[in-house]
Amino acid sequence: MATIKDVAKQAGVSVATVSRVLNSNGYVNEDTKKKVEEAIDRLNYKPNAVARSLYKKTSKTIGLMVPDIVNPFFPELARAVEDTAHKLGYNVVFCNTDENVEKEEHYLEILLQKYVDGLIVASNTLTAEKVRQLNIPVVSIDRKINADIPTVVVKNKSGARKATGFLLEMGCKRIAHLSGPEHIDNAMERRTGYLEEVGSEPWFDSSYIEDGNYDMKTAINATLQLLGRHPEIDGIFAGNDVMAIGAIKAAHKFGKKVPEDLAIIGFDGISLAEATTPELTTVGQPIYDMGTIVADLLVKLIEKKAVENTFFEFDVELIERESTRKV
Amino acid sequence: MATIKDVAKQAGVSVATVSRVLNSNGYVNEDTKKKVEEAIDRLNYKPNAVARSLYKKTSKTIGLMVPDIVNPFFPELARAVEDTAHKLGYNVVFCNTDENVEKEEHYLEILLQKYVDGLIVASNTLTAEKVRQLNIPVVSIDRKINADIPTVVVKNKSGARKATGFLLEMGCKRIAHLSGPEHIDNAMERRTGYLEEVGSEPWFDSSYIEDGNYDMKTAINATLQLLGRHPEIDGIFAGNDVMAIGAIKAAHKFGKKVPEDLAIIGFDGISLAEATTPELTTVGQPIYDMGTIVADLLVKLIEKKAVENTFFEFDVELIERESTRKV
DNA sequence: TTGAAAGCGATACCAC
DNA sequence: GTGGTATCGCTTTCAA
Repeated sequence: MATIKDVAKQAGVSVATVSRVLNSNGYVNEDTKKKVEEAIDRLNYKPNAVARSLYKKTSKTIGLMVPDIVNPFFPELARAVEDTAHKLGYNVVFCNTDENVEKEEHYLEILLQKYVDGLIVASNTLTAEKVRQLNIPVVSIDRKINADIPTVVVKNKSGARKATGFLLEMGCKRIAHLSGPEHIDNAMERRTGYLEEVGSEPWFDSSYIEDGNYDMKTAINATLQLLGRHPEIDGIFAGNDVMAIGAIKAAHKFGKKVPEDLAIIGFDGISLAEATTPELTTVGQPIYDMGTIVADLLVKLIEKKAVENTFFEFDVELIERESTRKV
Repeated sequence: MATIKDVAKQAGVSVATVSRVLNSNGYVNEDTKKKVEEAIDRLNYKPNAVARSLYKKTSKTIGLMVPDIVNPFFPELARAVEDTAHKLGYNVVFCNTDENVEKEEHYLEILLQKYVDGLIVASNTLTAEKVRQLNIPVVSIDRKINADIPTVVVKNKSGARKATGFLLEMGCKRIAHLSGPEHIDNAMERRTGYLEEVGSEPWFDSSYIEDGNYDMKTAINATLQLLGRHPEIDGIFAGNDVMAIGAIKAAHKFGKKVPEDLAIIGFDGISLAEATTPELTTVGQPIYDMGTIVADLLVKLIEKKAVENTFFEFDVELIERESTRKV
């Protein structure tokens, strides 16, 4: 590969001049500029990004840390992040943390050593203190870490109220909730939304809530428990779509028809939700838009551009499909 | 951040010595080693990976280029790749090419400038010639580019025969095929497998094949076409799971019960296939294993370690679930 | 408007 | 065993 020296030699100028035309900064005569550009073409010269990084202490790459890219929420997010990063001239290296602190810290260390310019994280193990120590911009997605850290989330509580309220409208009399893990803030917000909607109904008690761990297998069992305990349940609000799909499966096993006997609503709006039968009614997050916004925000922070806002709380939208019925 | 110079000063030695203990190569006295290590701890020194890259011309990062991470086949693959890369000390930067040549070439250029050590690609636009010019190891996944390029794929043809043969065993008399795009080799192999199984049946003609473009929406329409043309169809082999899910939906629309009236089988074994009702019978690829193998292979190639094999053709496995029935 | 030279932070060769 | 220093390829003062 040709280097800047080769180009300089070809063009009969110094490397400084080549650098100037490369970065179009500083004065350079039109003719010499032309000469340099010809040399660049002739040699098919591409500047070495690593050398550049070393000097500038930036790498034009950002890190994306998610618990698990296989979790259907994240591919779409990752896609949006990568799309806009690419558009803005950044590459993205992605990391699966499995919500494991050691793994996360290991990644952080490596990424810092590589001069990544910023980080997008979906994590509940990361603390504000650690983020500060990184000394690079960090944006949190899907979860709130701390008020000091720029964040992109959705209105989980009001979304949960929408979901539960919709079930009520549909005529459901006993609505159960499949909850996400207690250590994930958005799960707790969704649970709170559910409680605000039905927590003071005369029939309600906490045995209408079961932990489904945001995952399908657990949700199947949890739903079976729920249905065994309370056969009168006629509506389930699941804290995410994956659990809602589990609930549909469990309902079938249990001999309940969805939506006739049991209405089910999810949360997230992942594309999986359209693959089920019946198709899942859900509270949809604008996942792609959120990915676009985080990436945009992060790059602005990196490039020290003005940002009008460092906290984005997106509205969610009820998407009515087949798993809930009008009575 | 502390540099190697700071450490040298702290320890009262030269940077050369620090470098030696860092890389544990060359002779270094036990005591001075201890001194250096103490200095490293005290300063919380982490070597600068960029500087190292510049000198060594490698970056300990690999590129992963896929058409679209949102396509449910790829997250699991990406996960496997990232897992094993990480285990082996590499980061992975991921790129979505949308099967677009310009985008692909743009990525290649950038990645080269950043000294990525190797590439894993799922592409049908990349040519052997271009790969050669890159001058870094490249491994092809899911698609065959060229015999010279290390490749990890599955036995598409025999998998397709398994699928079609299974439908025959189940008692299907008229089996249609939803095919993937013509420019994707694995799609053509799967079609060939189907043809070998039923192409010479007296009833067969090419109107039993419809292009579903590996995508759900197209597959729904294609299935509707198929069913309209040939109401006698009682089995469908879809070239991938996403299309099979589309076929299930179309069947419902058309008023056919799956599997009673119509058996449907897919290909891939993505986790989506377990979310449907009925759950999808499919020909499963060992996606995670394939990802592990490609990453392993690529790293071996990068590190110029001996590889016994540069072509892996995995067996596929028929996973019988609910969308096909025993008559 | 251009060039020489000092970094950026490591590695590795060559002396001693 | 250890240190001095050229080198990796680029950017950016500082002079001319």
